[in-house]
Amino acid sequence: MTARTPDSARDIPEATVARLPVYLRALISLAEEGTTTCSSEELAAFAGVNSAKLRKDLSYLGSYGTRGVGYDVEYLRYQIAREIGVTQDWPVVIVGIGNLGHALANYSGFRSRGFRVVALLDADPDRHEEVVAGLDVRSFEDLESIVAEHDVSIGVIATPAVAAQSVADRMVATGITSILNFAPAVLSVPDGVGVRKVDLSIELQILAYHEQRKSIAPGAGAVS
Amino acid sequence: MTARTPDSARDIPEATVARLPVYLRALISLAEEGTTTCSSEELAAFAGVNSAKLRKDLSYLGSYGTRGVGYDVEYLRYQIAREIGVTQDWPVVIVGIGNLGHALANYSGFRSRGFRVVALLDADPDRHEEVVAGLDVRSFEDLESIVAEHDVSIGVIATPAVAAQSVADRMVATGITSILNFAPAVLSVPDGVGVRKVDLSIELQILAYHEQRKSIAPGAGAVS
DNA sequence: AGGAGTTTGTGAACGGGAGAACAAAACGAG
DNA sequence: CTCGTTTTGTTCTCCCGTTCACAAACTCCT
Ligand SMILES: NC(=O)c1ccc[n+]([C@@H]2O[C@H](COP(=O)([O-])OP(=O)(O)OC[C@H]3O[C@@H](n4cnc5c(N)ncnc54)[C@H](O)[C@@H]3O)[C@@H](O)[C@H]2O)c1
Ligand SMILES: NC(=O)c1ccc[n+]([C@@H]2O[C@H](COP(=O)([O-])OP(=O)(O)OC[C@H]3O[C@@H](n4cnc5c(N)ncnc54)[C@H](O)[C@@H]3O)[C@@H](O)[C@H]2O)c1
Repeated sequence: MTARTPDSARDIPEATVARLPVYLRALISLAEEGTTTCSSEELAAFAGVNSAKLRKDLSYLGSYGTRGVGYDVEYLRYQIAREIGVTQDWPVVIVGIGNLGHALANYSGFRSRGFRVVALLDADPDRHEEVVAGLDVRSFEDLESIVAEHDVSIGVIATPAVAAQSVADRMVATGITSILNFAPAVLSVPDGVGVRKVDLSIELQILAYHEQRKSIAPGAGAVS
Repeated sequence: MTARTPDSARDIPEATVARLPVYLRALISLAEEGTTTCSSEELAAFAGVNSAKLRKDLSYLGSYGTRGVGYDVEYLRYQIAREIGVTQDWPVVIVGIGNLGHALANYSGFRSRGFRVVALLDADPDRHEEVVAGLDVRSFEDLESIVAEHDVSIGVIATPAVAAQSVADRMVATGITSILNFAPAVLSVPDGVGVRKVDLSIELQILAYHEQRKSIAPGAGAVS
């Protein structure tokens, strides 16, 4: 029987980590509509998951519920936000201010979810005259100084696929340790650097696969 | 020993389905640079996965490789495209032509990956004067007729979260059976309708979680 | 105070996916 | 034709995640 690490530094399964933001969003919705307490059943329905899974997920954080009663919405909301690390804002830089970069820069949802866009960078000098969402579009060469100035550790890549790896390399060199990549390219980064990708076309192709099966073999199941 | 279903209709694991598009992308890259044959090792490196996993994934589709030689790039590319169902274009409608909807409409990558945007819809009448990427922005009321005319089965939701469920309901009512949802909301749809979500803020929050852990407990691992 | 009714937290069973390891198959050299 | 080399396809094992089911804990009512 190994002694458990005192308080934090518990090992939360990756699958659970991916769902915590969903629970957080559900709790914020509940709080906004005035709910002060909720059961695991209610919260699970709001988050679109099984209630047993929800309870197990929350149990990794600690015992924040009350048996026979449920969870205090505001309290649990804070605990999850703290666990994720979004009680303060994370500074973020976006590289590649094209179609997608503009949309991201203009997206107001970041701010309320724990992120603050501190700079927009693009390699194309023609872009540098633009102001998007109140921020100057700056030269990619300014990356180092911006990262240093704002202590940025999260970067977003919205450049064409061919440029993605070199942008990632440059980000890593400046000290960025988490990258969100929208370009359809596999990034190679050193250990210790986190990468997540969002690939729109892949999502559509997965839907297409199931769609095709529906027409071939009627009675095929739904998509998760 | 149960007789296997003759040819297609094999049961491909969901995890494999999600990787097939990545392999397809890698094969297209290889083909573009003139490679005609590749080993599982090479292709796996290109796709960013383990070669054993790649081979197992491909084995669900059939035996398309040659032992001692490898895979024919063009042939495998076609087989995967056929399995996914992107040998012909799928008509797609996008609902909600705001920041994100504009970016999606202007994205040229869809076309080459098996999708064709046939209509852009928005509830706001002010938007209806706009032309985006060569398409008129039309009234959401036109959904039925457009879906019927083009035989659309895939819809993309890029509206605010509050509108997402009602848009989804309307889509389902018109016969759409696959939905890609960008709004931060859990959609409830009937069985047989596929839903996938892309939530930017969730991706960033997952990165933030690991980022926070790095600073608390140095030596924590990387993100998958 | 005690019992009935709720709801959490978790142990245990189960299923699916990841990776190692190897036999089977193809090819080329001699 | 035979042997050695290469690389696939598959089997086996392990691990992670999901789900069930239930004891423990709390509230409320009498
Ligand atoms: N637009 C979408 O809806 C969409 C959807 C899915 C994926 N994507 C992917 O997102 C990425 C961006 O898409 P987009 O439509 O905005 O493309 P885009 O061409 O409109 O914009 C790309 C921007 O990146 C800049 N850029 C190029 N090389 C750079 C470099 N080395 N450093 C810094 N900036 C650089 C360009 O100047 C340009 O402004 C692409 O990889 C695309 O495949 C976009
Ligand atoms: N912009 C981003 O980068 C980004 C990032 C992550 C998530 N999102 C999400 O994507 C969605 C769209 O974001 P956005 O920035 O484009 O918002 P937006 O406000 O710019 O655009 C929303 C559009 O949807 C239209 N709309 C509203 N209700 C509608 C309805 N019932 N039917 C049809 N159209 C309707 C509006 O008229 C508007 O044009 C939001 O849910 C947002 O949270 C956006």
